[in-house]
Amino acid sequence: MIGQRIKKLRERKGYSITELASLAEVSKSYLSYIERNLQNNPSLQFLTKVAGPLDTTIEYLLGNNDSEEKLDKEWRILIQNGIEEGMSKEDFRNFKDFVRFQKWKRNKEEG
Amino acid sequence: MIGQRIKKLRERKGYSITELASLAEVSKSYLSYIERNLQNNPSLQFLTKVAGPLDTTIEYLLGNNDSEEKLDKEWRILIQNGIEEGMSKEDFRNFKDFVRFQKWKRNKEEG
DNA sequence: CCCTGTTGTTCTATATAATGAACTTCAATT
DNA sequence: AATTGAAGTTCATTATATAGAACAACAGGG
Repeated sequence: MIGQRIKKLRERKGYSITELASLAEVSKSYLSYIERNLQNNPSLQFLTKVAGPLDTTIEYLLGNNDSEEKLDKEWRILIQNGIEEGMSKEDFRNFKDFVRFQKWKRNKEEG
Repeated sequence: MIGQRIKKLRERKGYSITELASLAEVSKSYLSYIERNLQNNPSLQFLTKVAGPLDTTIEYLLGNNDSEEKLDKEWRILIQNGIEEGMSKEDFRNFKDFVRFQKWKRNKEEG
């Protein structure tokens, strides 16, 4: 979660919540909430403000930079084979959209 | 600015504001504001919701484009999104077989 | 021409992000 | 022991992000 990452970076740099809040020009109360995940939907502006003094980027704070490891082995083999057999990204996109459409339609019909 | 990027991706995929809003489960009014930069401080939740149907990531929406190894990355994002949207390996296998069949058929017709 | 359903927009209302002050501990002075 | 200040938390309030409804402009069909 994003709160832990902020807290970790903050402590690594030796800042207190109060200090970081002051440097980033956000309120320490809100920063406290975020670190403890009592609130977990910060805005872009908040994140950029905080990322600065922590010498990091929003991307890192989001922590989504390891997508390559998320795909399991079986999936990789499947995709690899698909590509070798001539499947294009466009093909796949269309199929994916179709799956989503089916799902969306189902949900809609169920209310 | 983030609004333009969302709009561009949306139009590339042929979605209307209404459609994308529905797929992403956000309000079309707010989406409209964002695209026109009448509001420009969306939350994390909003961005993740919108990134999904656009087959992209928050990082891209933010415009920090260090797109090395973009091809593989793009594939990974596609698959990742597909999985999160409930596509099963079985689904994918069927689709892959179908693509192969199409290709085979085309070759056959051309002699 | 009139529907019916889209498009995207602008209202108004509500939920909640974000703030600042008050508060509690605790450590370090004196 | 009394005091000072900094720590992080919680309260009460304000600002604003987001939603939902109503709107106008337009497209195609009957």
